[in-house]
Amino acid sequence: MASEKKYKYHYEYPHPAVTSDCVIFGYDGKELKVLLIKRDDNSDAYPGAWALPGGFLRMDGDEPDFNMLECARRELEEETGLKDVYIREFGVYSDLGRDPRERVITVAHFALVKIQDVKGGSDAQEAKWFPAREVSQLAFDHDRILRDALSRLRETIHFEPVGFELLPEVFTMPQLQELYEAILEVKFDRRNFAKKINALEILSEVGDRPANAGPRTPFHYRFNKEQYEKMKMKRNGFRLEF
Amino acid sequence: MASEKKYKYHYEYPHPAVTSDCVIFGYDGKELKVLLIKRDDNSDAYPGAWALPGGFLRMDGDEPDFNMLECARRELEEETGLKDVYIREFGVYSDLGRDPRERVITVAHFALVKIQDVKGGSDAQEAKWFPAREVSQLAFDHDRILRDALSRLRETIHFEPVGFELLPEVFTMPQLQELYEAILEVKFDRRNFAKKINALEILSEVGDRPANAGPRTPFHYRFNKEQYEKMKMKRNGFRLEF
DNA sequence: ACAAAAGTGTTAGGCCTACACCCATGA
DNA sequence: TCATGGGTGTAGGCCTAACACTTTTGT
Repeated sequence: MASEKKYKYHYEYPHPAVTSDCVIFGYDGKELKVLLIKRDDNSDAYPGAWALPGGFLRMDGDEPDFNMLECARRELEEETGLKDVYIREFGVYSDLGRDPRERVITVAHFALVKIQDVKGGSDAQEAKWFPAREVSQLAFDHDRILRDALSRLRETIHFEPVGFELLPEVFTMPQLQELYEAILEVKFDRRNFAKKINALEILSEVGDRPANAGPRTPFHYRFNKEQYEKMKMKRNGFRLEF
Repeated sequence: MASEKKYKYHYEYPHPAVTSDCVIFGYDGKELKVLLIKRDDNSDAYPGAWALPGGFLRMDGDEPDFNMLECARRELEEETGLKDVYIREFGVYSDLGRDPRERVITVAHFALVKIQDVKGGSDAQEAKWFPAREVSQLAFDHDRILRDALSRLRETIHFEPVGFELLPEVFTMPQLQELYEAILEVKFDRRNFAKKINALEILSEVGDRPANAGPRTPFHYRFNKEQYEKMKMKRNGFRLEF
């Protein structure tokens, strides 16, 4: 049969397909968002459903993916146009039958992006931001992957200064607090929160204080990475208790 | 060619081989140990080198692995004869070229076993316990996987009562302390350590107190799982600060 | 009886929480 | 000038770290 010719990769033992999927989080100032893509209406699996962006490990061609993280980064850039963003592997999803077509092992990553910077991907697929905690009915086992990502993000925030990845370069203390409250689903005392953050000594005050809207304009801050590294060294580690 | 017949699995796109590897930790009362296996002297890759036990995802046959964790459990049982032990995925290793023969994606797990319970595997391979922090020159990128596992174990101990997995059913407070010191590479004050552990209320005292060796015989304890679950619920979560 | 190992209690300081007041700005 | 939102300071309680004494047992 001529159609057999397309199966040109041969192995002695069965091999699964391997993908990197990305849970891309953003924050619009109100709630945590996740970027999803709509699957093709003619797909053999979950046609028309919303799904986490992801793609197969590229093994041949001019630029094979060096590892699963690079694969995820490539996917992320295709969807958002962004490079050099925070991204991290957090789990492997490999249950038999999770993809009806063939056995697929998925390495899940979560990424934190400044939502304002996202222009729109090079990919033709329809992509859209959804409230991260409200989506359901995603394709495959992506509901579970998303839940796990949210849970991992909540943990990570205690050990890495990841909040700033979701905010604009310059932000205010109330903004930061609202973000933390959105991620952790709790409310903080305004004064204690500021005290705790300031005690970390990882923010720089930004001089300009635009006088425009609101009763009183809050200070502007910027995350100071050098200072963070210095403090991390000094206290050997980073920890933020809530 | 007749030899082509052995490559009987065909795919439209290239697929990597996928394995689960296990970092199996044990504790002999003195130091943290890791179980390694010696590779075949005739292997095409790293012949005769010591390596982490691991195996390919089983996809065909009567009992395919349901997922990577089951694959790791199967491997673990083959090496140690043990079922129902603590095991957890902690990372994916996928760098191009990490296996010289073909592209291999490895899902790494770490397991905690009571070293006294390990009889010896059903596998014919030579297996041996090594001091976990001293081994090097392992096959593939297993040096790095082991380092990462040690680091993950250190983190995990703050959020899960994993120490007991490495000790005999019945143990003493000094034993527990020495284990924690071995894992975290620090020294604790005896009194504060006992106080902190007791405050968790997850141990049961065991009546028998054998009078044999040593100046004074310490109390015997047992990890009380029901009590742990109760306390975890009550305090929503488990945390052990050091 | 003495040395070694293990159980127990007390105190001081630091960190977190709760809470109140003052200030700046736009309406 | 008033309401709204934001910056700052202080007191109390809890938790943790530092530390000393007593008890048991084998020699």
